[in-house]
Amino acid sequence: MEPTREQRIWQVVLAIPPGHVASYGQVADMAGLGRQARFVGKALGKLPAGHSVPWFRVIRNTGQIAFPEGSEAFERQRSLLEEEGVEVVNGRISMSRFRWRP
DNA sequence: TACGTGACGGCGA
DNA sequence: GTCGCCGCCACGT
Repeated sequence: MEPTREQRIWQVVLAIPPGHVASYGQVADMAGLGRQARFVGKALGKLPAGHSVPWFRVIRNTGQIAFPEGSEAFERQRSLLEEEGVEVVNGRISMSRFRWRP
């Protein structure tokens, strides 16, 4: 049974170490999807309940959280990141400091 | 089958 | 470092 694209995406996200973040494009590339960064977002939206995938470590290439600032999802992601020591300022993260480099 | 959409990225200014 | 425009392609309707 070959892993689906979504399964590979989740596998890559699971490999992101705590305290670091990766961009959608980075995950897409590492999952062998090329430039399909958009598909990564969709795949994360399809995560089944009870999963252990650290979806909150995936953000935009610009360092911004992909949700509208102030939304519930935004606050959830921000608090999860800060718990790991990732500094979020104005809904933004310094990519040069926290970007995951395998 | 065809069209619109989207948790996005790269590039130039 | 920022901002705007266009490209990308799988998926739902």
